[in-house]
Amino acid sequence: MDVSEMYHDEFYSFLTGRVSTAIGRRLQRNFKLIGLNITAEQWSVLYFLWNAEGISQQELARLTFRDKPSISRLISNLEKQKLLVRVNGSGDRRMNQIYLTAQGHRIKDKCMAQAEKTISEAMSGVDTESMRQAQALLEIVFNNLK
Amino acid sequence: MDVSEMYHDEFYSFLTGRVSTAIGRRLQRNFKLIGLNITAEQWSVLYFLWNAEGISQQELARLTFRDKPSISRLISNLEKQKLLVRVNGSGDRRMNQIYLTAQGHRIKDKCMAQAEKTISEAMSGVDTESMRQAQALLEIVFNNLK
DNA sequence: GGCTAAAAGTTGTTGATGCAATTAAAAGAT
DNA sequence: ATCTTTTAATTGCATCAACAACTTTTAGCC
Repeated sequence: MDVSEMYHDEFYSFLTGRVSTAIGRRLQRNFKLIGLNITAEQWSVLYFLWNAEGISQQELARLTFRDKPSISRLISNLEKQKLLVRVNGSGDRRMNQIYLTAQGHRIKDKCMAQAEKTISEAMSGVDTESMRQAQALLEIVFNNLK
Repeated sequence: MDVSEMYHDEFYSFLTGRVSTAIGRRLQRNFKLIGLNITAEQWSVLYFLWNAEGISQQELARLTFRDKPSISRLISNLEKQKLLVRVNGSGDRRMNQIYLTAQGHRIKDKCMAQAEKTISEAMSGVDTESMRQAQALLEIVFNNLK
C-alpha cells in the first residue's frame, strides 16, 4: 500500500507501536494486581518453557524474537527469582538447557489467567472476524520485516 | 471477543508485540542506513516538534504516550546531540519549552523519508482497505486500555 | 499575605534492548 | 591430530521504560 494514503495518526501509531505498549503495560499491571512480580518480557520466556522444558537459550531467542544477550539476561533474572535453572548441556557443553523450578511451574495458571484477562480487556467490543483479519495482516507485516 | 477462540501464536503475538518490535528495529536500521544516529524513540519526539515547536515536556509526554521521566531523559539526550534546546518557560517558570536547533530542523526530511520507507517495506503486499480495518481495530484496543 | 495543594521537571533504582566484542566448546578441514 | 571456523552463551556500553521520591514554582483558599 501507498504511504500517502495514511493519516498522520496512523502513520505515527504504526511506527511507534502505541497499542503494543499499552497492552504490555496492562499485562504487567494485571500480574502485579495479584501479587505476581514478573515482567511482561519474563512472561514471554516462561510461556514457552511451560510448553517445552529443557530447550536452549538459542531456541528461546528464536521463539521470543529476541537476541541472545537479551535472553541471557532475562534468564539470569528469572534464575535469581528462582523460577528456573540453567543446566549445562549434557551432550553439547556450550549449551544451557533451561528447566523450570517447582515455583516456576506453580505460577503458570495464575499467569495465564492474567494474560487472558488482559486480552479480554483489550478486545472489548471487537468481533472475532475483525480480529482474525487484523491478525492475518500483522502476520504479513511481520514476515515482511523479520 | 472470547480468548478461547485465539490460536496459540496469535495469543502470544498479541501480548508481546512482536510486530511492533520488528517495525521499531527496521525504522532504526533505516535511520542508521543513511548515517542518522537517532533512535526510534527520539524520532517519535522530533515528529511532534517538527509540527509544533515550543511545546512543553508534559505535552510531549501526552502526545508520545510516555511518562514524564522518559520524556525528560529523551529530551536530555536530544539536547546532548544538539538537535533541540530547553527554554525555561517565560510565563510559567516550572515549564520547559522545547525548540529545535537548526540541525534539528535540517534532518526532518531525511528522517521522514526513512519513516516512509519503513512503512513501505512493512506494507508490501497489504491492500489499503485491510489496513484501514486493522487500524480501526487497533484504535478500539488502544482506547480500551489507555 | 501566608499556608496548603497541585503541577512540571528531575533523579534514583531496576529491568530491558541492540550492537559489538569476547570466551569456551564443538565441528570441519587438511 | 592439529589448526581453523562455527556455534552458544556472556559481558560491556549506551539508550529506553516504569515506578517512586524529590525540588521548584504556581495556584487555591482562608
